[in-house]
Amino acid sequence: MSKNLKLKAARAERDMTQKALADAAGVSRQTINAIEQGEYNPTIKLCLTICRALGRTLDELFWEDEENESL
Amino acid sequence: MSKNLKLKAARAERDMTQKALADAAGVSRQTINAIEQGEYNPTIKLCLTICRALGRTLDELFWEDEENESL
DNA sequence: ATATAATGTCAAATATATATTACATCATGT
DNA sequence: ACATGATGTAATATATATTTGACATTATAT
Repeated sequence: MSKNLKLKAARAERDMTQKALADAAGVSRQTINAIEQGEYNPTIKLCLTICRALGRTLDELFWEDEENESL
Repeated sequence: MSKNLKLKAARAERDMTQKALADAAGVSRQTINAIEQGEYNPTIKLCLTICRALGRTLDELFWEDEENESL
């Protein structure tokens, strides 16, 4: 999986730390970090929660243009 | 979780059976059925694969307007 | 130089997404 | 009435998302 730099950027733009976003989304800091690092593949509900916490849409934060999918 | 009728409708619009979509997405028919029935919470990668198979975006098929999130 | 916050990462445990097999129901066609 | 395809659902098994706790690193500030 590839890194999610759009998420990292959106978080930076809101001046939120990984921990702050994790708290807002109700998950652990490691989960946010792992998503940004592309180490795993969040569920759609978590993506939706993250989008709302950052005021972004799914397409803005999680759409990928082909690249690497393997499930 | 609530049913995903947008997915069901998009599939119907393409005249694809659950099995056909499952094959296109590389998952089991039961997985597609469970997503449509709202029985679980797919990963973002699977959502992206489904979107591409149906020619839709994440926001079109998976955005939810508040309602029920519990993760 | 030292303290502190933020981040990256690892290992072990738990929760849950997904697969597989199987069966019941509903619709459509013959 | 029977066959067949599509769908809904259940049980068990496996893969993997997520948690927890801990430690190392990097940046920033004092």
